[in-house]
Amino acid sequence: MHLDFRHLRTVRAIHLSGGMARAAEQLNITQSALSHQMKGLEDQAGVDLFVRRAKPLRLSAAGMKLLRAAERILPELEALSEEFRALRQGRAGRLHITMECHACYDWLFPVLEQFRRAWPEIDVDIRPGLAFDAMPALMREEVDLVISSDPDALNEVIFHPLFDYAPTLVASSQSPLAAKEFVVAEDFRDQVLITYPVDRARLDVFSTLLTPAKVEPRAVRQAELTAMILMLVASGRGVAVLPDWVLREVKYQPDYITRRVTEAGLVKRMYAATRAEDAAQPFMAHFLRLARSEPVKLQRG
Amino acid sequence: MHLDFRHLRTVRAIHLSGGMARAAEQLNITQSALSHQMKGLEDQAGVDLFVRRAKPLRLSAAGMKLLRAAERILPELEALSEEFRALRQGRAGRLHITMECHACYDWLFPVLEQFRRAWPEIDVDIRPGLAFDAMPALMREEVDLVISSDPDALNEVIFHPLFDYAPTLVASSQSPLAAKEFVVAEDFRDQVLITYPVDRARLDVFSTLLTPAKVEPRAVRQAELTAMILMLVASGRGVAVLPDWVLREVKYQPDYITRRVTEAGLVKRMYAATRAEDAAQPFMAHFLRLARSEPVKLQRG
DNA sequence: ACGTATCGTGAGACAAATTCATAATCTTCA
DNA sequence: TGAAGATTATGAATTTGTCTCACGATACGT
Repeated sequence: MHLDFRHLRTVRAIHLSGGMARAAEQLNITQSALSHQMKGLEDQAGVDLFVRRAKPLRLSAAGMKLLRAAERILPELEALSEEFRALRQGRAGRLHITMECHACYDWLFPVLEQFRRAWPEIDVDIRPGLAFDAMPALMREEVDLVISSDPDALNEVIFHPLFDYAPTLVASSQSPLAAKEFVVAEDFRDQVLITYPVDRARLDVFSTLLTPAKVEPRAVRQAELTAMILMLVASGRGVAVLPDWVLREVKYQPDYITRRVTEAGLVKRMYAATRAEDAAQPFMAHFLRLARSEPVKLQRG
Repeated sequence: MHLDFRHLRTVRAIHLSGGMARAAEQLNITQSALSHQMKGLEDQAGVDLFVRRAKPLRLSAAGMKLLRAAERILPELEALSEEFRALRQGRAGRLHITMECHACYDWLFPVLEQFRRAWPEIDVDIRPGLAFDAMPALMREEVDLVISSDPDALNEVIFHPLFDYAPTLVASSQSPLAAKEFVVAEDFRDQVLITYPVDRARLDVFSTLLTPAKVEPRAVRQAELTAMILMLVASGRGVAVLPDWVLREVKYQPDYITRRVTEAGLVKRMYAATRAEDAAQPFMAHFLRLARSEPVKLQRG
């Protein structure tokens, strides 16, 4: 059936204005056009849409069905139109985030909570499972923002610095490492190291410390959640190196000790990568502002 | 926005088939056409619907919104299409009924109950408030069937005879009329007559008996429901003349007496009027068949 | 890097929608 | 009832829009 939105609008207008001539005027079109239009549809559909016995024509039974359809469909269309308007104005948009950094959930959720209040029409989501190849996904617009601590000099992608953090050792207060002021790579050789279940290249301990020093821990054990890692650490099953912001509470608990890594202390910088074209979007700027300030508050405790 | 169902179909096809070329093939159209089509829509709407970085192009955020709209709208359209098909095949249709005869609800409801089971796609309804001018309403397709007992030799309208009935006097068994074998016009002169609240011309007692005989009852009192009329009659507040089918149960109750009107007994014929064009419709024929047989069963008790 | 698959673009062919002018109806009001 | 006014239908011409064809541009895979 060769139905068209135009037909729906026409039927609605005829119903509302009570007649074809009036409907034509309302739609800024000739009455003749409407006559042709509806005649064509009736021929196509093989049903009479109007009762033409009376002079201001009225909808027939079939016409009423068409009207009902129009009344369901046209609002959908107007809603879509409004959504597009919001998109054009930058009010609406999409912010799908993926992270190479596992511990970032800790500060990301509070940031997103604030963000949603300010930008209710932005479709916010965290996409798991893309961490292995986040940059291509960003380029393909599968995601819109990547949180990562190793910037890649990539074209068409901007790395926005967010904040600095210190990968910090956390161990049981019973651990022999408690005696040291700071730890170095060699200290891990006889330790069980607990990490997030991701590739070593994405873990600060390995990328900045153990791999360059060619040190292999006694064992590596993986846990999904930060809370779980800390529990394992507290019970002396191993040690972990975590960003300082997740250790803000742990610092003051007697079960744990925290020590900087290397004498100078490791310092890494967290980045948010976006496509260059998106960087100017107001909502994106707002998100970046929040992502710069909120984690720092966490670090300070 | 110059959106069209075609666009919705295209977007859906592109999503499902994963690419424009495949979608084109699926829609039996050139890939070029789709390219033009979507480009035109993007220009119109002012938003990017696709991510063209990758080669089999994918829907962008805005494109996804469009897809969601398509997934809501297109089924509506297909449903409408199916409704029209049913209409063409005569499976679906409308049977809006109006009655000049008030007591007809008694047999009409059972008839409609049977009818609905046989023709679930027919939009059945009883339209009250049109009784005063039922024939014009029929011609204007405001209703599709009129139940009436005085046929009008009208063009384009067919009066289908349904059944004969006898307008019958019902009175309290205490009434002096109980002594008579039948009643005549003069008997009403000192009676309170209880009728349905409609014009006298539509009441059998008046049209066939009292008005020709120029007899005016002592009083006329109106009641909406048959049950109410019978209650008033039982309590001796008046007498009524009702079709025989509503008196089937009353006949055997000791509170009431029923008497034929005039020595010969009044006999009237009930008709169903339809537009000539509708008379051939299968569902209409079925309704008429039911309306001929069911009331007779009621009359027999 | 090269071939292949996929998409974009412009011109022309074709189809469809709209307008204009006018005829055919129906309504209304005197 | 008859004439005036309103409403809808129709046909031809015009405008608008859509599709195809041919070709160029771009990304993907081996």
